[in-house]
Amino acid sequence: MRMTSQRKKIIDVLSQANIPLTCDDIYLQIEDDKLNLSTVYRSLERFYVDKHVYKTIINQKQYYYVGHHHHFLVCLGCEKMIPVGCHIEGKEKAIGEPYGFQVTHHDMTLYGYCHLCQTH
Amino acid sequence: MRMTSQRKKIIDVLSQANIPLTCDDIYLQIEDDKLNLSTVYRSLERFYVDKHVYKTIINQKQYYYVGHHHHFLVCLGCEKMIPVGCHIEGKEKAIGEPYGFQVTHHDMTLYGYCHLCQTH
DNA sequence: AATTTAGTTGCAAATGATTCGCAATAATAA
DNA sequence: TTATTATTGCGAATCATTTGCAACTAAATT
Repeated sequence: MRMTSQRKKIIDVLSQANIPLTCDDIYLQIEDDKLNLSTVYRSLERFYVDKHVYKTIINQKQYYYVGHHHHFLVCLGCEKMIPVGCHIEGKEKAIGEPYGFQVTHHDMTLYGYCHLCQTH
Repeated sequence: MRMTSQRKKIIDVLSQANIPLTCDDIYLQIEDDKLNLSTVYRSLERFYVDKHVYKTIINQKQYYYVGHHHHFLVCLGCEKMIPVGCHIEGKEKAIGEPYGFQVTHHDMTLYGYCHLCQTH
């Protein structure tokens, strides 16, 4: 994989963030030159396939993040995202086993109301 | 909520199915008259809000199903979906609690390879 | 039963996220 | 330094889903 200037910037922005980001989020944070949104999509998908980043679907959109596999509490009021550990990781294989199904990964998101958005 | 002929057909198709269906799946199964796809979308969302059906996101698409809340093993080879029980339901509240976050629901999907698709 | 009225539908168009084809460009190998 | 091949920019296409609005119809009211 070629480490282009675009890819450096993309992975840099994502590494700096402490919340998961969409391709568009990252695209908007790199305004300095004429980077294309398609490039962001393609690069992140490539990083994902090569296991350099994680991906999760929230509100039907793809979010990427770095570090370790985890999930998010997503507030229905303000859309805030709070990272939480994974409670399924160890059970993945056991869940598939009765069906002869080999689980490779999973995706989960918890929705609800954050501290501030509960009062209404 | 008005029980129209369209809604009767929609809920009927979904109740008959033993796998989750997209709006388009349901739309295609009701060819007999000029039912509109928008109607299927609107009706199922309404059923969902009124808690008559469940919804889950698989491969970035909305699927609906009836019965009780559960999840699916989704084969990356043949796209088969196998229903599996929920292992998070009891823990939802506990996961949000440390953050003062009130979890209302969650969505999860397990991906991998089914019995038949493992050999390659 | 006839009329009202408010929820629902069909249609067509808009949206939003994501993907794709292809020629131009640039990283790495030779 | 040149050649090779992955990557990019651009625009257009795609796919799922949503929306505005006038026409329709189920249910409530008279």
